Amino acid sequence: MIDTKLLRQEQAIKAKQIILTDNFVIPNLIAGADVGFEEKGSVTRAAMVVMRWPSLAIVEYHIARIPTEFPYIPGLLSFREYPALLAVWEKLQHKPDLIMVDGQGIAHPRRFGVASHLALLLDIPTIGIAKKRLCGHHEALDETVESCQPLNDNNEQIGWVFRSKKRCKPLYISPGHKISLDTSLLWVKRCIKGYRLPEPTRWADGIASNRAFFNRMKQNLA
DNA sequence: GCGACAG
DNA sequence: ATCTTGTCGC
Repeated sequence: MIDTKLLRQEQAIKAKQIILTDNFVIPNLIAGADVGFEEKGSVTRAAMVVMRWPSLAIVEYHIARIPTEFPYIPGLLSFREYPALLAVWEKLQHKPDLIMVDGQGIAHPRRFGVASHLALLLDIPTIGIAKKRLCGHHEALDETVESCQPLNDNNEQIGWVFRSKKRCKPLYISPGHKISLDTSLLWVKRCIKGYRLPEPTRWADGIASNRAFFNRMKQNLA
């Protein structure tokens, strides 16, 4: 069986290596990463899209499918998703300077969400962009677009709750590694183009889910 | 003991 | 995450 106790200790130890200062100024390439499951969860599918900044034109995208070997356990999500993420990463011909990951960065009980774990494995700056809260608390947000509140946990800020679009649930943004809280929010804002999700994550999600709209767009770019 | 709980 | 059509609201 899985030794959750040991894995949590591992997270706490690796979290000490996380750097929350900026390691870059302006990225040339920004990637979006998303993970999903198929065949009733037996197959893990990861997608990555690399976009050029500031045009946000798609440079390349890939999908990797591997057998799932770890269950979903709140707080231990990265152990379930990182193998597939490393698999897609290998397919990239252009390595990005920054990756926006679907999930939490340091907004995690032990400050080690999937975005942080991936960043440490790849040694690339990442930002965690989650659609739901895992931990932490915050003041209520107004309905206004751009409305933002710090996400705190145990007297420390671990991220931001940001309303990227009107009448939409807010995003939970937190640095993964090698980027600060402020810069994380800044780049997410810069990549919001009228939709709830920032372009990198939005495209990674769309390409992975194989939706009609995205398939048409891919053809237009081919 | 009772909730909360990324994807 | 995933299973799934139409439908209510701006």
